[in-house]
Amino acid sequence: MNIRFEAELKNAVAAALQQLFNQSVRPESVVFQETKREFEGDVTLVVFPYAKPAGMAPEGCGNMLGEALLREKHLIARFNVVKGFLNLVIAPEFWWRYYRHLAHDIRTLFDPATNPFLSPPQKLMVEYSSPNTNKPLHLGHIRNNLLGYSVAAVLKAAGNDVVKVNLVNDRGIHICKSMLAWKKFGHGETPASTGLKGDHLVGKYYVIYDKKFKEQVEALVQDGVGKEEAEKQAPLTLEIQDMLRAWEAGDPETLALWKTMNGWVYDGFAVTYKNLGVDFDKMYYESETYLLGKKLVDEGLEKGVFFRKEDGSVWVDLTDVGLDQKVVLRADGTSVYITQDLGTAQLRFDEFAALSRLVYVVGNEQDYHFKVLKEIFRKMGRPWADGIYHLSYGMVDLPSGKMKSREGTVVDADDLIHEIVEEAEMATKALGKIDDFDNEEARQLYHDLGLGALKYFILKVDPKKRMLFNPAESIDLNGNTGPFIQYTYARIRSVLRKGATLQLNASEETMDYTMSAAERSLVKLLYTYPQVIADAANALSPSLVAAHVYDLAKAFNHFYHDHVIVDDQSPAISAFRLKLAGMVAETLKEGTRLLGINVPERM
RNA sequence: GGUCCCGUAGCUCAACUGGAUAGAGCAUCUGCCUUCUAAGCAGACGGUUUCGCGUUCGAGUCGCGACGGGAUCACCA
Repeated sequence: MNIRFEAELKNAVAAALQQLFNQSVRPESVVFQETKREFEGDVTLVVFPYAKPAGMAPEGCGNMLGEALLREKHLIARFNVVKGFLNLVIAPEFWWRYYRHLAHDIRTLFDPATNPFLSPPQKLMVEYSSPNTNKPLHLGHIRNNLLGYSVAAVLKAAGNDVVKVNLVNDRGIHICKSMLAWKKFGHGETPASTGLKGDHLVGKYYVIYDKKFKEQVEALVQDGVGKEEAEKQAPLTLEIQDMLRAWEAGDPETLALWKTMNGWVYDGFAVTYKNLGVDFDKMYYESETYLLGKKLVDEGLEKGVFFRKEDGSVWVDLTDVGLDQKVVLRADGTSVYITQDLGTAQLRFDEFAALSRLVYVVGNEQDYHFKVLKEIFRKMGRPWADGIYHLSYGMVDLPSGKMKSREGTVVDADDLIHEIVEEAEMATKALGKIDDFDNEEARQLYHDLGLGALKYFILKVDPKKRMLFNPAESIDLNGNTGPFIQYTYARIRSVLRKGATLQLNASEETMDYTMSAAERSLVKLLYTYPQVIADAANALSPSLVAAHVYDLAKAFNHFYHDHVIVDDQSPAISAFRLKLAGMVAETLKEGTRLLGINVPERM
């Protein structure tokens, strides 16, 4: 007998439709929805689509279907019809059977092999983070990193083989700006000499470059030079171009400086990544990949996908698919951004055989770019072109609007992490529940809680949507938040510790007992978990996991409020409730793990 | 201007391929800690889903239009 009812119930509906109304529908096409809270039932069948061809009123149709399904005695206990909605009450024995199944080993709930909703496993790559090495990470990067990490975790939980990669933008004119400014105005400063985090030190010189450059332009404009011309003539413009040329020519002194300063940045990033809890299986550096792609340009020319203009530049014409003409190689033969991306995509599909999907976690400001990238590969006849997927997430706005570095409204990643952890510390100390923790334990807890709050806050929002972050109000620790879920976990662990003193054993679980509504709803939420994982993997949306984990925590607290779990007067019921609570805890832990959130034993 | 995305309670967000009386949290107000963690629970208040027309048995969801917001249209990355 199947441990899940979906397939059986769908078959039963299809059979009943055939028998009652001579309608043939495929069982897979039958869909149930969760019954609304105000009606009795577990699942609901919308009968409108079947009533019409049957030439019946929806109510009558619903009643006839209900009667027919009632014959599945072991599955359906009773039903009711409201308008065109057939609400089915799943038999209590079913929930008991499912509970026992999970109680035997809760890990099966998280095992892709036993999840019937998943599509076949694939080899996937997720690219995320992809920072520039000229300034520290900010709030926008935080959303990117948290999303990329979580999406990869969800895809893995859905049974896929996932490679996490990071493509570091470590070269180019913008990198040279920090280098040049440091060289000219840095007086040999280092992270060690200043106590500054490496990425912040380099970012400081990026800002200095910009400032000095503007001063030079302004001076020229005062002398009557036009603005555009002034920008071209500015001494820094000439110097920076020299530096880029020197870098590309392999000038030892320039390369040495580049390595040193990038090293500082990587040390800084490593700290931020560690704090965020994100990691990568493979790093790509643009300094190593920026020359790739030129071969593809040649190939495209041969195939007639690209064409060369008189000045020597190479273009692709995408007007037939509603896009424009785009440059893929400059007149001087050097690469543009998309040339590199063509190269790295090809490289990855070459390196990882059987890679069926390459997911780019990149902001929606690059929607157009990725349309072009994908379309070029289509035109070049790459069979994997459709596997290129741009996970386009919305920008993070501040109450004042978009973050603007020039206006100093950028929310720095390290600052934000520091503040939220500090806030978690204050809230925890105010409650005074962990006074016996040593320093290290306490520090770890504050970190987990602060990051739990931050991660949940960001990941609960649908990736596609832009979101608003208000630094002044910061992040709540109550209500629909990470710490709420962490709290629920810690609360369960606490009950389990108490329960352990009772020395119950599982055989005392009873079947005579009728589950309360709250208990049944917990079992049902566990039952739904595999479906949620499948949905989240399909949609590449951790927010679905976040929502479910929240529902589960909420339902547990409701249950907790009006049930006594550990009661030495009724060992059988205690055993059942402890087991159930334990399963909820494990599911909270697993779900939050997919969001990159740690749950504490105590808080 | 062309193309694309978005508009849901005062605020931040939900609502699976169109389904029932659009749900949570925050904020405001009420109750509940000498019993397993009150970062909790229960309740109240709060909506013409920006507006209009259309398709449908049924529209926050689909189509058209208006209004409002954003992104993008570089031999930048």
